[in-house]
Amino acid sequence: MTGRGMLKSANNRADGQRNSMARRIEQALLEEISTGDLRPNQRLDEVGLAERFGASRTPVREALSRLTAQGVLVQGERRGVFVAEYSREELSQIFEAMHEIEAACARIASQRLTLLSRSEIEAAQADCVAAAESGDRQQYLRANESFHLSIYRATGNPYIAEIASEFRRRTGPFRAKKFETRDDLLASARSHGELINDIFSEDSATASRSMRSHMTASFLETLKAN
Amino acid sequence: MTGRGMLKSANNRADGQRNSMARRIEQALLEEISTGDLRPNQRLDEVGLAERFGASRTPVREALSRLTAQGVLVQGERRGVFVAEYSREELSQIFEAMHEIEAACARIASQRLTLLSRSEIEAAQADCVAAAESGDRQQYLRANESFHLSIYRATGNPYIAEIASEFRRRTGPFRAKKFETRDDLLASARSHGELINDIFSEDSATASRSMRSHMTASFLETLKAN
DNA sequence: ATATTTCTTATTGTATACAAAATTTCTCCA
DNA sequence: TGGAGAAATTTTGTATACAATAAGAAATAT
Repeated sequence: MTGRGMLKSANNRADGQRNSMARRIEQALLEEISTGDLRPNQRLDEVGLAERFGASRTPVREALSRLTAQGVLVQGERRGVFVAEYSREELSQIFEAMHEIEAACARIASQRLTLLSRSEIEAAQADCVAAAESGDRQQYLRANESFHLSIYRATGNPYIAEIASEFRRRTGPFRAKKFETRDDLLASARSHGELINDIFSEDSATASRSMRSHMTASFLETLKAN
Repeated sequence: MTGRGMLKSANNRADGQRNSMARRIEQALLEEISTGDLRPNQRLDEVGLAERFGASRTPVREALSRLTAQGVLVQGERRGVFVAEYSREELSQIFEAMHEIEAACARIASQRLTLLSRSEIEAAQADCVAAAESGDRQQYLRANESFHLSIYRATGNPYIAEIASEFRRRTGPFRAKKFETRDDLLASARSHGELINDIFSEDSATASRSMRSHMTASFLETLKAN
């Protein structure tokens, strides 16, 4: 029997991925912002985006609204929605907050480490190394994202993981600037290696301290690049 | 994906409240949820809300979308948007995350303490004690909120303060249940006293540890009440 | 030339309409 | 009675239309 029921259950996406136009636009914009294609302070035109995505203003509006609620976009004091731009002072505060969240993630992850999360982190790191060695910036950005997400996921706590992810999305355009040369990528990948070591040591204090130093370094480089 | 949009209004720079219908609906719903008029797991009907607010579905939709992005509402796997409801397990995870954030806030606040923030915290605590002694539950809830916000503000970091605030909003309906008798209020106020002492000691490690123990106790009582 | 006012254009927010999908209700037959 | 299947109803997502308002341009007065 083909099973109408089977088809139905196959269509039941338990993963929560909505394929609506609004979500696709949201994801696309998020991607472009985090890669730096859309730059801070750039204005996002509703009708322009609608045309570009072959949709009407309605789903574009919903996407912009959600991204604004996430802090990736800001509603300009004049007219229009803009890619969030942060001053040095604001960046410093954001990184301070991020620093705390990431340290907490590292500590919790090191306490809860499972075989699965270990292997996910290692796999992501392998991708980072591969991308760094081939000097593929775009791919390194993706692998790097994946690497950090795998640590967040290893906490087993989706709430703190989500906070960490959002900070990462928010600072994406700024952090992206510090990856220019192949050496930048290699240095980052090497730094990941030490971090993994300390997280896998299962000494949570060491893991946390290591992440703090990783974040501090990342902040300094980000500041230099911005 | 659990909590969307934990980082929102930190970048709402000095904006006068937008008087748009969508914003008003958003605020009204947020208020009703935090006061418990709208209970967890309750479904929010777009057309019903539109009628109630004398508006069309469009602004209602935008409000629901934003609240969903903030994690106050969730998109049910079936149809419709619901007030977020958390299981014991989820509450535990949320409190774990909150615990980390609050500890970080306490530590940073104790490092940066200014005369102004000191006095704000003390004033809020005085209100708490007054409300507790008079056994006014509603007022204690407000004063308690104010007390914790004053600590967040004392960090000087609006980004981490916003995260902490949002967790507080999300858990509001659950935490509220543990304040029943006058003794509950007095006990909470007393606990605040110790916390203040440790934050004002300007030993950040002590402040952090004290907040952790405060949060742990709060969690235990919340679990008992839910 | 500059400042002020008016006209034009763009842009946002809201309303309404419509189509697709899914849930519910109804019907009919074993 | 029960269940498969069809019709009706809800509900969501998107498109389009329209009104209000702010930004920009043009025109006029000082």
